[in-house]
Amino acid sequence: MAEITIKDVASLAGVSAATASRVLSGNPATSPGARARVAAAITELDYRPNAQARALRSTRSDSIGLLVSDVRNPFFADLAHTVEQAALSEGYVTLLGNANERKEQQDRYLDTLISRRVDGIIVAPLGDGSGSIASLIEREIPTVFVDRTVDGIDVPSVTTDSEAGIRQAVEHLSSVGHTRIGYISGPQATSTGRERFAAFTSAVADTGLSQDPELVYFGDFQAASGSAGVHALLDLDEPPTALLAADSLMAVGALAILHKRGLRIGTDIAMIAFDDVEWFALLNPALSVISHSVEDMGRLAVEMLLQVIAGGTPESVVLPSELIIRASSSSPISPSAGLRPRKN
Amino acid sequence: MAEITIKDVASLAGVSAATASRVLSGNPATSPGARARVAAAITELDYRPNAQARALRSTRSDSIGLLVSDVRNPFFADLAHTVEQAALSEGYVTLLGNANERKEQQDRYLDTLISRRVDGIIVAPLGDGSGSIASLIEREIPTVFVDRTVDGIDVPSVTTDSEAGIRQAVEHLSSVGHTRIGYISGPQATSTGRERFAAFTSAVADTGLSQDPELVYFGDFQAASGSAGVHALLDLDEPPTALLAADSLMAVGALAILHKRGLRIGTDIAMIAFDDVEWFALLNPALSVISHSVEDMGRLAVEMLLQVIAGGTPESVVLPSELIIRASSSSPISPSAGLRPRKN
DNA sequence: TGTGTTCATGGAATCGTTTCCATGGAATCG
DNA sequence: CGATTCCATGGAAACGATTCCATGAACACA
Repeated sequence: MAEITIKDVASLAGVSAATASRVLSGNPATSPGARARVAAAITELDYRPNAQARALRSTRSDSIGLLVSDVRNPFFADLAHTVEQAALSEGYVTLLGNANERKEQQDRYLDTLISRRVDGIIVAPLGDGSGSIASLIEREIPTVFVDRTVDGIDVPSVTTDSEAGIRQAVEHLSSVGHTRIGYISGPQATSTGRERFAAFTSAVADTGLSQDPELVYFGDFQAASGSAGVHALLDLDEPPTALLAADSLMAVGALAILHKRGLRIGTDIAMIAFDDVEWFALLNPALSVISHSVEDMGRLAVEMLLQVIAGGTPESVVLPSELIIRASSSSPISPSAGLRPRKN
Repeated sequence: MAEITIKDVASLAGVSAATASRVLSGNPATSPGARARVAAAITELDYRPNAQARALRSTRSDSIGLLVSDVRNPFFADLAHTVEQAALSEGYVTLLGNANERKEQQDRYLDTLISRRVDGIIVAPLGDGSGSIASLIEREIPTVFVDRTVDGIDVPSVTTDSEAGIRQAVEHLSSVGHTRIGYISGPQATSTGRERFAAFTSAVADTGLSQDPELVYFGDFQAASGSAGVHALLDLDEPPTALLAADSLMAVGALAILHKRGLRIGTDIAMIAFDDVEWFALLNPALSVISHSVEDMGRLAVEMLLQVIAGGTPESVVLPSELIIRASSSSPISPSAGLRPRKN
């Protein structure tokens, strides 16, 4: 019951707490004899140093915070895994938070992370620079943004160049004959939502496709909004013949509704999703995607965070994205496409 | 730069640190005047209490550890999300660890969690009761097992009754004419791996299907082993006409290879997976699954952990599993099934 | 007015470490 | 052999909060 402290170890080993501490931290100013006896006492008592006390005294907690919108999103699950493993190999544990795309949850979690005195924070931020993000900066807490950025906040980041992938996707769809592409957008409160929407808009304009504003549905990066988006877009008087979803979750929601409405993907309607997910290739027809490397993103984020913790100011990194064409978008536009099934 | 402590708050408010602390913790022995001035000082200084110091003195850290095998597994991602949200709503933050189905990683993480003095641990355990699991018990650290158990370790748990679902699956496959079912098993180092394997074995025997030991491939719950399993099973002299995978990740790996080998799922070979995943229903043909409720599991685990922390000893819970039949397994056995494609 | 009670408050101890500083014995050097 | 350096060691302070205990002001009651 009673906590075993370093004093217990020290007295069993016949040394002072100071010496025991030195042995524990590998301080060279210790005799071999003391080292041996302390080591023996530690295993004998199964002593585990109290990380709280250690953190209090040494002002480092050997923990980092990771705040994403939702680990159920395969993209963030991958990221969480990579970050956690990379951090662990450097001796840090990871506190995971889900903001669920809600600013108040993000702020709440950031507050907790600040209170816990984590050594650094990796966050896929949401909203503007107000609220707890500002506290982070003001307190000079080492922070790295992943996937997203915040306007006006100067923090190292690892992001994806969505522009290139989106442009390739639009041009590809245009090349197989589509002129009305429906876009299921991410929320404009996120930088990725804005950037991808802007990329879509400009690519559509440059390619000479329809710029009908009704062809854009604003979702929230969660599956349900993808479903709602498909309903909205297909119920237009002139529905699109191809769909582009700004993340994998909305794509899943969209696919479910396409199935339910009896539309054959790749034949009746083309579909492309942002974010690659292993099993998208297993769908029949396989889903075309805009792919980017989550592993690189996670690894780099941890690397950069460690640099910031060490006092450096690493350069932000922008990773490439690229279109991977699969069966869901490669057939030429079907003659029946564009007709509303209910009218058949 | 300099940390803002409770003393700064106290002196700005013109009270002692003791009084400031009382205001902070809502202790009634404080005057309205003091409360107001302390509150003002807190916002003025943007003071955040140091959770480390607080934890040191009060011996509770308001954090729990969650150790799963891999958050990239949708089942554990769901679980992580549910647990994190449930814990947060009770004022706890969640430390997430990935053991990657490796005992040494599990032990390493448990050690860290013990050192951090988390208030409780939720773990999907691996292996026997040796190593750090034993330390957990000995130190009486509140622990709840999820999904899996460990023989001989008496800890409250939330698990699934795999038996029922597996039996339904085997009977269903038998009813549509299959006699040789290939089983891609989980590792025998996990209770779920063992339990599901045992359920399969006995169901096959009871139904009078082939008990050929070659029809079982032992994987490790990760995607790659599902792929390897399909190769091994299809290369048998008498390959199975139906496959049952013990988790979703191995099912994904299996599906990928089935595709690659040109086998039509539901026609050339039937397939059923343990664990429901939203998008399994989106596959074409949709995948039959054995489903169980992850939300219930996560919610109950947190609930039970809080009870243990409060000194209680909650009863273990076993959740039901059930077969959901979709197109991947519902067609009668095809005449060509069972033939090795390469021999055609 | 004196005694007793209530109650907000401050001082000081405490949690388990790390780390600064002083000490004293051994070793080295001239 | 005396003086100097080296180095392992222990005592004590510090980290930032909480909490026990004592204090003294305010108030009530007889």
